[in-house]
Amino acid sequence: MTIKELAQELDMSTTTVSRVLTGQEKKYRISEKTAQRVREMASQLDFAPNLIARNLRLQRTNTIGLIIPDISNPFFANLARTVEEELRKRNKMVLLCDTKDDLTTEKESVELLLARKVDGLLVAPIGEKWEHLRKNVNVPLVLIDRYFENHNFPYVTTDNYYGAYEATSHLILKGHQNIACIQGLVHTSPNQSRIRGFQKALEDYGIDSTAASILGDDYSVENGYVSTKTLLQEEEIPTAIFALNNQIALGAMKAITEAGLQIPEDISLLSFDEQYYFELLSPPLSSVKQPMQAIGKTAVETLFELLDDKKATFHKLKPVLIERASVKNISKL
Amino acid sequence: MTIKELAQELDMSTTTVSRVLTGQEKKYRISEKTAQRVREMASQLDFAPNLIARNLRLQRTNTIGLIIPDISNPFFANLARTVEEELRKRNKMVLLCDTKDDLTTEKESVELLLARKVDGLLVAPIGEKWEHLRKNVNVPLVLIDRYFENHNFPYVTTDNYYGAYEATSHLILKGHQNIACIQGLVHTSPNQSRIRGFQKALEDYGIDSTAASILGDDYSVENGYVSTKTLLQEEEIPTAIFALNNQIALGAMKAITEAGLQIPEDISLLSFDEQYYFELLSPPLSSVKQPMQAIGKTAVETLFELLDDKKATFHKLKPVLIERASVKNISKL
DNA sequence: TAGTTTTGCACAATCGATTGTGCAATTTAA
DNA sequence: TTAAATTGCACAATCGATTGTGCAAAACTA
Repeated sequence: MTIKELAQELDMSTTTVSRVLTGQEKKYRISEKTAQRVREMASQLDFAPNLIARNLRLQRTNTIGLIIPDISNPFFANLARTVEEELRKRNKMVLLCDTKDDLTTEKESVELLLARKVDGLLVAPIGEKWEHLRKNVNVPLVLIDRYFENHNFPYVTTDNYYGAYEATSHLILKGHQNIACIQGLVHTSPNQSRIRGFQKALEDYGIDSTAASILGDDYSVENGYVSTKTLLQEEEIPTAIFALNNQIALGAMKAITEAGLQIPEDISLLSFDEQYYFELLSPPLSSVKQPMQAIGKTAVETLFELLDDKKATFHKLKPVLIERASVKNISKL
Repeated sequence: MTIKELAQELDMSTTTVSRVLTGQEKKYRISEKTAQRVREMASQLDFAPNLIARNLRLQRTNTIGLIIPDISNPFFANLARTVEEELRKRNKMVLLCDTKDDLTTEKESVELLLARKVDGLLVAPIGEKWEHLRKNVNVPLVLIDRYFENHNFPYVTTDNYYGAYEATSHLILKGHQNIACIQGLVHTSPNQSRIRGFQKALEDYGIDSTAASILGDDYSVENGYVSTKTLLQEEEIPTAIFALNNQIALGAMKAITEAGLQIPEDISLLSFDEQYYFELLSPPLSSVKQPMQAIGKTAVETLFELLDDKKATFHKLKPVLIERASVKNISKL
């Protein structure tokens, strides 16, 4: 059923039908009687305009591309949900791309989405390169979670520096001096900020930050597991581990448990990136909670500001430390 | 940059350019020399055809609509990931709709996706109604996870009956007679099949299935929590709880812990729907593991069979029981 | 009544690709 | 050398909407 057929059925021009159905009958002086007839027939015949044709004509698709590294990571799944919800409110849809933290896939995704003429892009980039996010990208783009230090892409992210600083301070105040940090993808901005926050806290409390072991290389459970195994084989085992995301924390937990050690009696564990089941783990896991909903919502809002030709904005949202039972107080006081 | 401009640059017709770029130069006898020139210029100018225009002309969008109830549920997040990956291999993209288990949103999503002329639909429906999945739906559709007993939509799902039967048998063999079951959305097929499997197992072992308490009404953590609270207030507390999905299980766990009870000493807990962190919970949670990857992959394969005009197929994939430490053996033997 | 304004709607171009068909130019066959 | 076959490419229609503009008919004004 096309608008043409509908018009024939009504014995009028497609022009008139189109104008009524797009709510422009006033503007083009279509009589109320005619408008009525059109609307009735349209709903009677279940007419829905072909959006492909409309998109071509209007040079606008009401579609946003969402590029994330891993939808099976609950952090991004939650983000995707909020984004979808916010966009739905604004009559836009989401084209989803999961890059698996692979740069080639990310580049390819950008190209595919642009060829499909999305109205805008929301990207949680791998982080190594940014050129492909600029070149030929003629639509608004907002970075989520990760951004680039030296390039002014608008972004929405957690204040990772702050979060890591708070988390590390917390550990230190509980008496920990030998703290290991297991990181995620090294070149991503959240990782770098968290590392800086970690180191700064150590320094501020007079601990030699260069001596602290920082290991690991991606955001996987596997990495948390392997890195922790390594740590546990060192001569001097750290008294606390700071895991830079939820999956690393789980891997760490598994390794510690397998080694027959107890958290927090033998070793403390603190995670960046809260999950709702953390309170049910053994022991309940302390963590830094990112404002996930706010990130998604703000990202969409920021994108819409750009779509409305407003100025780019930049957002670092504060995370919150949630104390549970995985950090032991070993201070001598 | 349009194909027309590219053609002007090359001083030839758009026809020729189009034919070369779509790999039809042989078919239309374009000389290799010309083809070369076209390809070079195209890559030099970073030309990418406008897919909206192509889609309109070809009546095909290489886009699949994925409708799921809750992307923040890791079950569906994992599913989404597999689906995206499989579709990417086949040069298709995913338009994502999260219905929040709301029927109106589901109906709306179907309409929006159809208006966008998706080539096919993958749907995990709410389950109450199915008419909107048939009416005006002129593209292949495959149901995932949930299906309709009395309507022959092709589907891919876990063998929920089998899984629940096995799980319940497991509990019974461990000596449990008073087993409570906390269900999800009552009218969804997985829920119904699981309930049937649960009841059949009870009967087969000579336990009065009508006496077993079945409570709860959706797949949320909240429901697991509230329902368990209710259970724990009964005169005779069940010796085991069978939670029909991962979120319900977490809620149950929380309620049990809060009540000061121990799993499995005071009460056993078994979950349908495995998650990778279950082994790290306190205690490690036994569960029925659904073949999530296989479901996603099979769903995409099934959809492509339909796209190739092959016959609809129906799949029930076997789940596996994973024994951990949340079920106590209380048999008197 | 004639001229002007307003009302109500349709014609045809346009968005950017793809493709059936036709027509020169070149090559081959006779 | 001429006719037939082949090669190489372009014209113009098409997909299904939206929209600037134009033109009758109706309503109003003088």
